[in-house]
Amino acid sequence: MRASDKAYATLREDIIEWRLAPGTVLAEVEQSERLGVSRTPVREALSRLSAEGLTTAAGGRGVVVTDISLDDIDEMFELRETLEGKAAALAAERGERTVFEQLHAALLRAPELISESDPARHEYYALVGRLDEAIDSAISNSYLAQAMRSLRVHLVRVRRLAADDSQRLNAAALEHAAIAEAIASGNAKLAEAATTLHLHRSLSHVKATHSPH
Amino acid sequence: MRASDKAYATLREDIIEWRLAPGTVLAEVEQSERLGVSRTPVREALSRLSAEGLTTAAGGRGVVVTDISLDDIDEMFELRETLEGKAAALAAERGERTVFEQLHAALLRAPELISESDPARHEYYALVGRLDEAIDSAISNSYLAQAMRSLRVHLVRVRRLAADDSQRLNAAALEHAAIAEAIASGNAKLAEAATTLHLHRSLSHVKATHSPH
DNA sequence: GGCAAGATCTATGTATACACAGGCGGAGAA
DNA sequence: TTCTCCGCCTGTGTATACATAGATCTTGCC
Repeated sequence: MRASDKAYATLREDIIEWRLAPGTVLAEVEQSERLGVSRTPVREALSRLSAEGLTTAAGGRGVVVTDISLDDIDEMFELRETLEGKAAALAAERGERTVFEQLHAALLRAPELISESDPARHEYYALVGRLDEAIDSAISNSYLAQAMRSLRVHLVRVRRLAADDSQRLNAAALEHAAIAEAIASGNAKLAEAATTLHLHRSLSHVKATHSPH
Repeated sequence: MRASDKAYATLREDIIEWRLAPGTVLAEVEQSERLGVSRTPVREALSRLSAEGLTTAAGGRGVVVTDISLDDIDEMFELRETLEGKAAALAAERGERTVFEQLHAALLRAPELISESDPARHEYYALVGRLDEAIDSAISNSYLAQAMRSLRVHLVRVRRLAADDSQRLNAAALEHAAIAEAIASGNAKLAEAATTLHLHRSLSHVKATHSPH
């Protein structure tokens, strides 16, 4: 693994997991010492992070970790609804039925994954990730897929901000199952509607459980 | 101006204007000599271009200029319709009426700009650019605006591919005027419809006038 | 004669030295 | 005592030397 990849992965993880608080200044020398690599790969990592929007270049004084405000969350979900709604509709038109039927079945069994004593809910989020990937691949549109991927980075940060109570996760799993079912049935309108519903519930939950800064 | 900015701007322009053909390998040393800067700023420039999708890292063999296929154009317009349709609707709801009334009036006078003997149609494209900026600013959604900006880079490349005949430009100006008018009237549905119409016409024109590779 | 393996070469990946700019602190004068 | 100016110092911006990996070409063997 290249040193710049390692630096990028570490910093990205630290930001997403909120170990690096918004506003934190990431100086090149400081980070290069912390990560045990030289300034060059750190520079590249910081440049990639800034391109993604996780950090912002603060003219002359290094880069700082980007903040997420309540308004940002509203904006993100507004874009997310647009992109994922369209994606679900396209997936219903173009996707392979069997793939989404299997995901639907797996999502109905999701409560088993959530009730287990896995605090990070790794298996559950991996399953939801598989649904995302299946949609990405079904839509046959790399530009749309790319736009959703860029947005997801920020959404993971928001997810970490919200409470992962099992009640909400069980409900969310059912909503995801509904999306998968609608796509499997080939009904574009229904898939879009199921996505809209899920996103509105998610946003409400985030805003209800957390009162950011 | 920083050397890396200069390298980035030059390479970006060369790619967009098709002076660097798709598939061209951009070696770091070669470009650093051509641009008169060292490898470090060239690396940063290439990394930024790859993040935008104008170049692709070709494992071990430098970066190559990205190609645009007919399928790519379809995909780009599919995403564009989703994003700009939503943006037009939001602008109608949230924008300031007077701004778009002025743009509407200016766009109705666009034929004057096009008939002049300006082969690059600078003034016309600047006016359309002002409409884009007005929408970006009216929607009050930086994530959506960012997604549209990333896409526009690629769209400019496509525009250069298509024939800029004045007949199409005059029609496009009227379509843009209709969008501005709909936004000014505050009618979200109408603004979205006008955008959809314009994009379909644009896509048809691109596909009709050009038979890429 | 063809295929495979190794050496060489060329390109990127990394480290580091140097240049330079912007900010902060201290000192001097009003 | 306060304001201003100068110098230092810390940070990024750039250049370059060195490490390393992958590809290609050559040579030897089958």
